[in-house]
Amino acid sequence: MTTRSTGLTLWTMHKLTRDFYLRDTVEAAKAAIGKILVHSTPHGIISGRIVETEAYLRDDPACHASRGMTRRNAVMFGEAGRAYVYFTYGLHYCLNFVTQPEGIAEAILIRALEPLEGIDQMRRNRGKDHPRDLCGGPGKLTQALGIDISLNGEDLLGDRLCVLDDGTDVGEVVSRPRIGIKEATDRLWRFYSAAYVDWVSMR
DNA sequence: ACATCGATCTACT
DNA sequence: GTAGATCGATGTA
Repeated sequence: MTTRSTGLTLWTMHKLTRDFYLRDTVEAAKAAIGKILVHSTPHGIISGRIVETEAYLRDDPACHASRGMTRRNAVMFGEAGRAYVYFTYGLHYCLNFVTQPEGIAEAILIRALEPLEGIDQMRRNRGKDHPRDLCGGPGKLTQALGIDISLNGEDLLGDRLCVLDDGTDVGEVVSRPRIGIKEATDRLWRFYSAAYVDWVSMR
């Protein structure tokens, strides 16, 4: 637990513990909205508030793990609270948080952030200037934060990568079908914050 | 061995 | 709205 103060405001932040990830994946995807993703890099801290997520469950055809373990998806079968990073379309990385106990391969995809710290570094990483162009998509936010395949399997309770709760209540969380998924459109497993909708992808 | 497609993004029409 | 980028996973032969 850390305490920060700015002027007259005093508040506490705590790092999410293993229990946060060790539960129902749809619940975790919804609960992750409003939390803060932090990457500690040689260029300094880069962070953002999670405003959009999606849940991927093991029995879902859209889930990478639904047809068994491969070199790519192996991290999904492991411990909860680790980062599953995969490479897609030949040029983008996507970041997930592994949920559920070992052997149950489920995860939540992080789709959008509101940029908080290290915004100038995000601009350099992205080659874009406007804050709205930095983290409004799964491939964009990994590029902005400097997250690549070297962080696949990284512990989210560690020093390089972690998720914080600063006590912010984001209010209403909207549920919709997942983006880019043809099957199971009746499963409303995409979540985003109505209050932070300007930062969400695909608007 | 070859073809297709993907939990995406950008640039251009 | 559509094409192109470009690698790994998957499906068919």
